[in-house]
Amino acid sequence: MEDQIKINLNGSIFFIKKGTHLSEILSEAQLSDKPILFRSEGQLLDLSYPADRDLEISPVYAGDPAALEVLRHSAAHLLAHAVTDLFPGVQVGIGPAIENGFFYDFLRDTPFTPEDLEAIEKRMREIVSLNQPIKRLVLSKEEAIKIFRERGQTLKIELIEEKGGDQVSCYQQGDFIDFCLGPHLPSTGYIQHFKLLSVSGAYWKGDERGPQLQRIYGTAFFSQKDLDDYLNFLEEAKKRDHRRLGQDLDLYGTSEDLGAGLVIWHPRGAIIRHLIESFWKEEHLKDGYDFIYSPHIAKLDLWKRSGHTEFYDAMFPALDFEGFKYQLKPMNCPFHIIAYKSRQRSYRELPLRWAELGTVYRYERSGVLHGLCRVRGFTQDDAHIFCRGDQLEEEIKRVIRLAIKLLGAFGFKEYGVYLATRPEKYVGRLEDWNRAEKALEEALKHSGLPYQIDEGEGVFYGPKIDIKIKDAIGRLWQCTTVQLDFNLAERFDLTYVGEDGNFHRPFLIHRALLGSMERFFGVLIEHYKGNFPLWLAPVQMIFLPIADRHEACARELAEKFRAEGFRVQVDDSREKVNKKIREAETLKIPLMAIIGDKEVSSGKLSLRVHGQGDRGQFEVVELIARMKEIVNNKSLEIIL
RNA sequence: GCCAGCGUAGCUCAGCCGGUAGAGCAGCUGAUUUGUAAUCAGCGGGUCGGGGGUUCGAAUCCCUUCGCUGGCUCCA
Repeated sequence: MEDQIKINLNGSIFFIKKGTHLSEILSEAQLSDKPILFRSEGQLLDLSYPADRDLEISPVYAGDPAALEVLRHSAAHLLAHAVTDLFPGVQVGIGPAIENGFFYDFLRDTPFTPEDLEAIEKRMREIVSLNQPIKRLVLSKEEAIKIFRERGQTLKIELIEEKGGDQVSCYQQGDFIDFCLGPHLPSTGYIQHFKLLSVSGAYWKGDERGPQLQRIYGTAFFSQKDLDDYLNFLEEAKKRDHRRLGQDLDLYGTSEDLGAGLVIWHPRGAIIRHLIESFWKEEHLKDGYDFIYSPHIAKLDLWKRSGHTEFYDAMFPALDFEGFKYQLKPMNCPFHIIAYKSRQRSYRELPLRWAELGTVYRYERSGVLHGLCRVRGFTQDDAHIFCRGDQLEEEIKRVIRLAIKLLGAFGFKEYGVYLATRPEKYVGRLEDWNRAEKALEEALKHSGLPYQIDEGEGVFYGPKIDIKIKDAIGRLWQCTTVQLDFNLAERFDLTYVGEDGNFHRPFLIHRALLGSMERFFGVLIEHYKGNFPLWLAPVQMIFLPIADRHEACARELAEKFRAEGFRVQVDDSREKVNKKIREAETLKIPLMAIIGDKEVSSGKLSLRVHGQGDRGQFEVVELIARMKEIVNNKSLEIIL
């Protein structure tokens, strides 16, 4: 019985011969459906996993989220299989499952074209229809290297030599073999619902000095419906694209004449920014902040002292005049620090909370620029908090509370929260790090938000909390960041006089809640799909006179609403009312008032609500009251 | 910065195996005075991103530069 392995499948015991596949038990096991994988001690195993020891296993079916990753990984192999079939001589790199699908990297002289992608996808489907078994092979390192040498796959050999132990696992389907940990689906026939999406460049092992590979992206699901849903999601995301809507709604613009990554806020976008900033300022004042204004340039020496010239690689080149070098600011911190140091500080005046909508300039590499999300000139909703150690936790709690309050007002209710702790290379005292990390974590616990700890992922100068917001279609966007900074406190020798009459080093918290006005605006556009809530809508209400004779009445009414503080317009173009409605709907103006004979004589309004159609007649006074309520509550919907 | 792709009227796009630019919308003018998503007609508008080259001739081919897009890398 020595070569018998005991398999415990959900309590049922089976004995199989050592080295045979786990799937051997399936013929005897009474399972309602055939599993695609097994799970043992949290690890997924192939059906063809050779029984090498006694195991407790449970079946894994298609609905399992972990199985989806395996499906995609197998789909990546399928892709590489098809590519090596169609393009002999291509070197394969790596091909993992990723968040929304999978990719595979290839080394090939000529780039893949869209037609190539179609052909590859076709070949993939052929391989699927062959339903080739996907076999796990355990080989000696030498054997494996020999196999890949015969196939001319030198990148694979490099990987095996780097990662493989004495024994390496490979997976084979048909005549395609890949070095891979697995696990994989039982056969290619399981990969039914997939699609190749795009090609792009990628560096071998992510090193930009290394060879440039071609990466093919695709996605795969267990059902056609899931695949369709995902493709629809991509379509929906495209419709919400802030670059598209920014153009259509005339919110902002860019121009070759300005340069890459520089944005002009057009009036319709600028009014939204103004409203956001006013709200932001109000809430900061309520939360005990003071405001700061600082210039856009400062002597280069300031940035030398702060360490930015040394550590920060996104600075614009310095300007040179009157015998000094000046630097366009990439950050606001040094200015706030200079203000702090303008006189001696006492423990009594801490904490100091200084906020600034500070515009900074960063020389981002041209390839990373993206709409409003990644630009070269942007305004951070910045603040620096100088506090004592005993105030740290309370201050961080306040910051998180304020962040959630602000973000919540825009309708963001779900967050991804991350605490990044001390990395290997760091500055500052260990005890300060520990104290700060504890304060950050305590504040998170207190907030009740679920969070995740990114061990060792903090910046060299301090631990931090990042908060990402989930938008209307479930995407996460980085906004809030709360960072301790031991570097600047040290470099600028920040002090306060304590109760004991001695100098002490204050803690410096650097934080931005919305992140930057530009990125946040981009996220908002996509979150709302351009349908800004009434309090933010550039034009809240438009009056649409039916004929010339109704224009005077429309103007008079518009004036009434304007006097009440609403942003209103009159469409006096010589168009039919249908056309005017269409225009207003296209511009996503929340409220439309149609003014014709009936309204002129009754003094009432015929109201149409964007996305809701005709809502009938309203008394002016009542409507104004209701609109004020909606604006004051920052309601996302217009419910009349 | 790197790989790939793109850049034609204000906008969306057609034209691109070389023969010297077109549509819809927008704009302007006129007619129409109209009740909940496009009234009709006419007109104007482009050094085809910029520069250079090949050619008798370039929007079309080549080089270069700027900008944009998808990624890599990085990040608010």
